[in-house]
Amino acid sequence: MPSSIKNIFKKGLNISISGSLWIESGTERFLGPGPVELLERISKTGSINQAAKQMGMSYQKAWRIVNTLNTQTAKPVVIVQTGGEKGGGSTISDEAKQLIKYHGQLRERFTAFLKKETIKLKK
Amino acid sequence: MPSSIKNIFKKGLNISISGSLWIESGTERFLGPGPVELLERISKTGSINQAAKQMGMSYQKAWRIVNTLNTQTAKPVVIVQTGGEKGGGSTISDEAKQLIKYHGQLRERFTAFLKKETIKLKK
DNA sequence: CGTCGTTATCTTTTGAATAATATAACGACT
DNA sequence: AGTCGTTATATTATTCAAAAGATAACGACG
Repeated sequence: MPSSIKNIFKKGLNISISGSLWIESGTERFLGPGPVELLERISKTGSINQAAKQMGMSYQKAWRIVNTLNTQTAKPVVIVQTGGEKGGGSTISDEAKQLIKYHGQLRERFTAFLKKETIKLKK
Repeated sequence: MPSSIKNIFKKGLNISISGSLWIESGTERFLGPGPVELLERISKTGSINQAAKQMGMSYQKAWRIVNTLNTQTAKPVVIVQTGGEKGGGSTISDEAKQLIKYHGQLRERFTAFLKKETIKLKK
């Protein structure tokens, strides 16, 4: 049996390569999986508040995410209305939808990378 | 100008894809960059204590890392001697050196992936 | 058997991120 | 003007992880 990384570890352990991925500008990191899901739910519910509730997240945290996103983008990706009919609400821009799509594809490539490395490790 | 992800963001921001990577078994994650550097320094100094100091890390934390590694591997990767000449000391096994090498190569492939994605994003 | 610097643990403290609480502002509509 | 549910923001608690501190055990060697 040729020396392999795999059998340095205890037998029976399910070793895998794992990681996380995000988009950042300078030190500010944003647009990981959480924010993307938030965008999707805002789009569906029309409300930051309800989107947050669905995710078991506080409104404050959701708002911070939205705010970070909006300050990093040329035009706000979440367009909000405070007050008004039904008290207000939020929708997401076309650019936001583009970002969601892009993020999904990026993530697919990343998980493929991880999978490949995990398989390679187990050889 | 065709619609591109890049110019959804504010002009002038240096957007990049970033991430982190580690090896894990079940829920236990280990062997990220920190532990690897620790192994290298233990190898050079012959002491967990000194290695930790060089990295500005507490001995306790270093020991926990070493302990986690040693309990995940078939044979201890850090072989320790408590007491004795000079009070004791630690060396690393050949397997540890293999792990260091493997991790370096893995990390190279990962940074290449990130770089590629960042470039693709900027097109 | 005393010395040495290290390994091995336990306990306490600190600090920072997260969550909870509270309150105000908003504006269409009746 | 009053109602509605939302957005906006500040303040206070809580939790949890990391750090710090303290103490004991270890064993070759003079």
